[in-house]
Amino acid sequence: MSTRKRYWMMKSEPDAFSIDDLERVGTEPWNGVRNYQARNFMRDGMRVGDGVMLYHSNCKVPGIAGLATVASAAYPDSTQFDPKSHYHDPKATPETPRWFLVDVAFERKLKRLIPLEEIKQHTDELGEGFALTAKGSRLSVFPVTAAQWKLLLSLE
DNA sequence: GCCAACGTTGGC
DNA sequence: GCCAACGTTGGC
Repeated sequence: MSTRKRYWMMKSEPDAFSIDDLERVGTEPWNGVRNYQARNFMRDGMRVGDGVMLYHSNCKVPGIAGLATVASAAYPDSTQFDPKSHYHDPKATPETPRWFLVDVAFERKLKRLIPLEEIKQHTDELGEGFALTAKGSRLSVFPVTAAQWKLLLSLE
């Protein structure tokens, strides 16, 4: 398997957890993801050192806010076992965990937020399958190709 | 705050 | 295994 670094997009609502929060804490277990496709990308696709773009969703100006790196291999999300947690999953047990996460480490804020509105102007280059701009897509963790990464960063 | 699009659940 | 009902996401 290739050892080349992979790239990812991860969404977060800035009211809940923003790039500034990530800068403050340095490294964060990316808990609370409860979508199988997103889980699979974290569990099966991510490796330490991979590049991450942090996207601010469900806010006044949605867009890409900063860069981070994958800082751990995937491991079970402990909030699934906690009955008091909003993310509790009664069907998950430590013996058979259902949800996995990775640690995400702050790298830098972008010089400016790249608004979704601008990203949409490059749909042709990004491709119709790009999850950020694909109609109806709500996926919160998904891969970004090297070419997409380069293009998006050129908008900074 | 609205609502379209989507994923999950559970009765049958 | 179908599918209606429900809950969530997230742009606008």
